[in-house]
Amino acid sequence: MKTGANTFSKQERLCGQKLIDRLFTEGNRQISAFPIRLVWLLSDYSEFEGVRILISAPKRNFHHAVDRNRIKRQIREFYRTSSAPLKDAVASRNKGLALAFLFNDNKLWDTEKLQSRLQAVMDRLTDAVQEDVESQSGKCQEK
RNA sequence: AAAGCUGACCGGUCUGCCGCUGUCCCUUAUGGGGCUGAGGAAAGUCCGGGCGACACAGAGCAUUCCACUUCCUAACGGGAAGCAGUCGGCAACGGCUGAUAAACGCAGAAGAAAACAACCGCCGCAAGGUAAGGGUGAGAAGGCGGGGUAAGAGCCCACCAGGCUUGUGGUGACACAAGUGCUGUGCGUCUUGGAAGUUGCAAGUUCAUGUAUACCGGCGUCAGAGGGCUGCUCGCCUGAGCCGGAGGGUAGAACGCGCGUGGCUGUAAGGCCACGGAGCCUGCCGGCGACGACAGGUCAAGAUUAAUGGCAGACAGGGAAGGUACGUGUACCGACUCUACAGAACCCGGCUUACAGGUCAGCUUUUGUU
RNA sequence: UGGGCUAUGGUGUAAUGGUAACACUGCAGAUUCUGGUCCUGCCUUUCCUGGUUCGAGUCCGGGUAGCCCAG
Repeated sequence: MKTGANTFSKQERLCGQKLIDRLFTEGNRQISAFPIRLVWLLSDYSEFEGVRILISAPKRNFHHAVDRNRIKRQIREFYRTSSAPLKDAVASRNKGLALAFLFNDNKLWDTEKLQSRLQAVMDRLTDAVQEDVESQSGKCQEK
């Protein structure tokens, strides 16, 4: 991995209505820390590689496109700079991860405050991914 | 100088590191480099047009929209310059309204009465005459004064407001002059002139994947269901399926989608040849063919879970407590603080709304100096 | 992105341009030994803002908020 630690390309975005529907119906595991809520879904490596994310800012709370873009950019910038541990955790276990960032407040946040909250959520998610994989492998061994 | 009015315009710049969209190149399981990348409103979606798809024999009726004049425009409910009225402002100027005095309908409460009139009153012996008075209202027989009269009335006269006729000026809305007793207010209907097929790029075209019209109900196959023309009626066209319930599949990709065309400015505008060429005709070969002049500069994003960013620093432009200098209202310095509204999604022309701050031009009022 | 609709007491709905109405809820009072029923009263800048009109909930501009539809 060269400069890939801080990239965010088309490959890492979650698209396609099928996949998004699956994420919100099957993958109802949530981690939330106001104002951010995560919805995520682990799947087999064959379906898609690595981590794919989607960022949502509700039109109900932000009527202007400028504000919605601002939130998306804040989150995206955070993910770009500090998602390496998560990616390693997922990639090392041959899984794919679909992930949705939902912004849930009705006013804009400062970048610093938002980043600290995001960091907390990401740490919890990384731990959860590791535990999940280990428990599943344990089940396999039992069988 | 201060306050204001009108019109036009700008609305940050640079550096470093990391990153994104599109595209090209080099390497090629990867990566590197070049170029490129939001607005005056991209917004609201309030109008108009292009473009696409579907539809389009015709007649009558209805519906909706527009409405002072002239010009601009592809078109518009847009713009420019005017006309009349009205409101705001000392003024510069700005806002709003504007086809139709025939005919018909309506006008709550208040008020005698909302218009052929009636009632009280006034005059008169009476028959009857009478819109001067009735103070309510947005509106009361055009207003006000004089004459006149039994009392009154455009019944008559002067002035004023409006209408009509004639003349003059203006492309025209109108203006001015003369004549004419023609005259209540508001809204609507009606009338006059003009316009309107439907739907919108999630339009639409192509490809890929995949599936079942299983089942139930209703109507119908020339005495004709259903569909289309259009909102309705007629009429015309089409002619075996159609409608409702309930179900099955897909929801991916490409084109549409943006450097060769369009408009702008200037010059020239006569012919011939060559080339390009929307479209039309045809079974094919092929034929016809509007239009296209030159130069200059301008414009140039094309995503599709949706790019145009993040961090740091410097500069620039305001505002400013306060400080320094001297001729006491000017220079210089200045901690601190501010830098808006807002993000393309098929493309244009307007309108409307949001907007820190700034620039230029013209004009108005007040004050001061010469 | 494009297209469409709505806004009236706390809630659900009415109202031809002419006094904002009805039902339920809530609150206060009255009745009762107490509570319920019953009775009386109260709670509205008709989403905001300009215009037309003598007079707008209604008609016409502009804005705000909410909702719906689509290949």
